[in-house]
Amino acid sequence: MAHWLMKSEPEAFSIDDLKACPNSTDFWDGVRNYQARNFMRDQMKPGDQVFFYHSNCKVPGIVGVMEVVSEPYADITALDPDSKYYDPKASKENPRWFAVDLQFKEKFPDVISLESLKQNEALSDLALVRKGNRLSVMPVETHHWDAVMGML
DNA sequence: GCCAACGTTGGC
DNA sequence: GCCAACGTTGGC
Repeated sequence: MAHWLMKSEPEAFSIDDLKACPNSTDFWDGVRNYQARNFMRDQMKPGDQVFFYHSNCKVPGIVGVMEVVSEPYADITALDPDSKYYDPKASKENPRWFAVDLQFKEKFPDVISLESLKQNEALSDLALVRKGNRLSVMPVETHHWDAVMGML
């Protein structure tokens, strides 16, 4: 079982939005970065645990946990001309982009802020806290996961 | 809203 | 295949 971190702007889709979905489950679409896609497509498996990270907001940070509940599958929003995620280079035969279903598991009582994550020595080599990192889907080592959970 | 960092595109 | 131009991310 692997661990991940996935970012979303809470104004677009927050952890509360996920929790409010039917069965607290929704598909995570709109990933349009190859490195992030490769992680999803090639390595994500049902049962994997995922940190939900709120980006581009007042207090950016990790706000809770969700779980992968599907195999990766083609992101159909890439094929929809009306979607903001439309990609003319994607096709049914070659979907190019992938999505996965995620189920809400837990919302932390307080956000674990980016600031506090940066101050934690144990997380100094976590990709998230490294300068200029823009990956929206990234793997999290188990010892990093445990260190974050220890900050609750 | 600014802007640094980074990814992608496309001309050559 | 290089790299300048452009677009996006995301902290601040």
